[in-house]
Amino acid sequence: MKERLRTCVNSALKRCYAEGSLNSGEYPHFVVEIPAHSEHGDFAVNIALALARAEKQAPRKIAEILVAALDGGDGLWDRLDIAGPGFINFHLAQNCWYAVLDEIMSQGERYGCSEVGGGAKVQIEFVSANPTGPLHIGHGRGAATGDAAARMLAAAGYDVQREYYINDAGNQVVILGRSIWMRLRELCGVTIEFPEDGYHGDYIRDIAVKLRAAQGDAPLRLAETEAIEVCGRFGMEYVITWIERDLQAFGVRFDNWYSEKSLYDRDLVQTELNTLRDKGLTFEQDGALWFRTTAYGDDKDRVLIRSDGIPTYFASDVAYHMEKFERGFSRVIDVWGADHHGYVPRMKAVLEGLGHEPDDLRVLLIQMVNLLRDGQPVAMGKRSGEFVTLRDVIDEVGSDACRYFFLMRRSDSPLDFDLELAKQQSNDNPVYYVQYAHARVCSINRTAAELGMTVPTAAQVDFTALQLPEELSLAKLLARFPETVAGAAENLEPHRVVYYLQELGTLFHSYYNKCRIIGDDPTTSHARLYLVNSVRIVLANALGLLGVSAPERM
RNA sequence: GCGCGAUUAGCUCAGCUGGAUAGAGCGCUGCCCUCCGGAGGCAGAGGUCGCAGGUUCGAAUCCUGCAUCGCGCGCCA
Repeated sequence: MKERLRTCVNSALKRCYAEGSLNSGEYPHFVVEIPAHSEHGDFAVNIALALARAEKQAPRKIAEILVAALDGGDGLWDRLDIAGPGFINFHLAQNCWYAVLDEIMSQGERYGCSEVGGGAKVQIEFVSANPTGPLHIGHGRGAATGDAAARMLAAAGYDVQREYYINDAGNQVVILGRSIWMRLRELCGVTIEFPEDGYHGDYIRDIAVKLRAAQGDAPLRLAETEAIEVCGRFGMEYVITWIERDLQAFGVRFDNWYSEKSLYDRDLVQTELNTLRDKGLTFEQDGALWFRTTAYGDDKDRVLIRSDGIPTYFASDVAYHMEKFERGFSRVIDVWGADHHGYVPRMKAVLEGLGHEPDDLRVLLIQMVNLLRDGQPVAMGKRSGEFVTLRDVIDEVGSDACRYFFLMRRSDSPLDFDLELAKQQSNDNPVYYVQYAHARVCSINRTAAELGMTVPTAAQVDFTALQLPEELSLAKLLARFPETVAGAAENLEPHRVVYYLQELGTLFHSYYNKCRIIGDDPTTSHARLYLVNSVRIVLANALGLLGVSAPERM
């Protein structure tokens, strides 16, 4: 709709230049926007203001000339106004809004999708929690956000791959292995002193029990290093399976699980380091190999290979990110905890150093989640490693509420998550409110069916029966859905869809409360049934983008 | 100390990338059930958009400085 108006305005401007009524020849950037107040029409265009300087005329005067040059737009609008400092306001014909309803019904679950992505290959890497323990609530927010962003990118016409990066190469595998080994020995009656830097969670004991069930005390007869390796490998596989299962319960799946270790197995880390060296971007100092990231705006240089010869995590990250681009992705997205924000400049430096645009990598930072119960913070002993796990929260409030709450705020803003509110089955709980709107339409459909009515086709509907302001407002809001999705995808801001849902839910409940859908007049009933089912489709599609279900009954 | 991010209604937060009279939810006050699901709806009160400058037709939005808060600054991963 906006684009159609933009085209009309541009061709009107072209006509003015041809006729000589305007003569700067400029085609300035201008916006087509939905005004805050309905008296200002359905769309407002600020081109006259943008042109004022070049034309050296008052904006309102320019607007008059442009309006004179705008033809009927094929009946797209009823009326044009010039208002305020020189806005051109478009009052669209009602048929435009009725056409939207038809479009929604015929596109069904595809409504909201667009082609703005143009099929570009995008990769989004998220969660990527260390496979040394369960997912906690912070990972959950990253999972919900990454997954919703992926769904929105796909809907906006991108070719999306979801990837989980497994940190299975570093020292942590050894620590995990040693922790399990210790617990295993303990189980077998050996008196142990548990290492301070080990993983203290109870799940380590569980893993030791599982390992013992699978392999008996065989690992204990091995030399220490070998035993730790065996325990580490077993533990990591166990934890990854565990993580995968929790994510599945959360409705999150990955296309690819990418092993850090595989980078070393294929010698990719060394290859990339050689490339950096050949480009003269590295230097040696104090026996270590450094990347001169300061050349690209980082505040200090970074170590790639430590003086003891062991590559840093940064080194494999360099290789990993370069390999992403070699796999053909034109855009790469990382979802990180906000406490890692200091790593952004060095990764951008890597890209720039190796010939990519820094903007080819986008980092989505996820802020902290504060768990609350009745408004009081839930104690999380950070020291003891006693995080509240994602699984605990899913079990308590359900996957739907959990995901919805994680997505309610923009991701770079800290989030208060009230467990009691998330469980509540009332209008105070935003997810119930929106799901209820969907269930309510389904309920209306059931009532209609009992009366022998089915949802009509567009041809059977007399749209002119929809004259109430609420009905037109609903149609206009439904029309905004595709651009809302595209905007949310482009900016990686799933919360926009949440706000959209809230608005749509409110408008629908209000409409429902004000007038009967199924009444005495069949013409009106059919038209309203058609309208509320358009609403139902958009509610379902929007909830789907969040990974939240749209129940028919509650 | 340096860097990044924040600061909008009593509370929690949006604000479509510079537009017209700044919005929502919760809370508060007052209303609405012969009705397709009241798990709902309507109305009202509530703001110097942290402070001070600047940029321009126009600023919550962009720039500079200051204040307050959060996070990050390892040859850890």
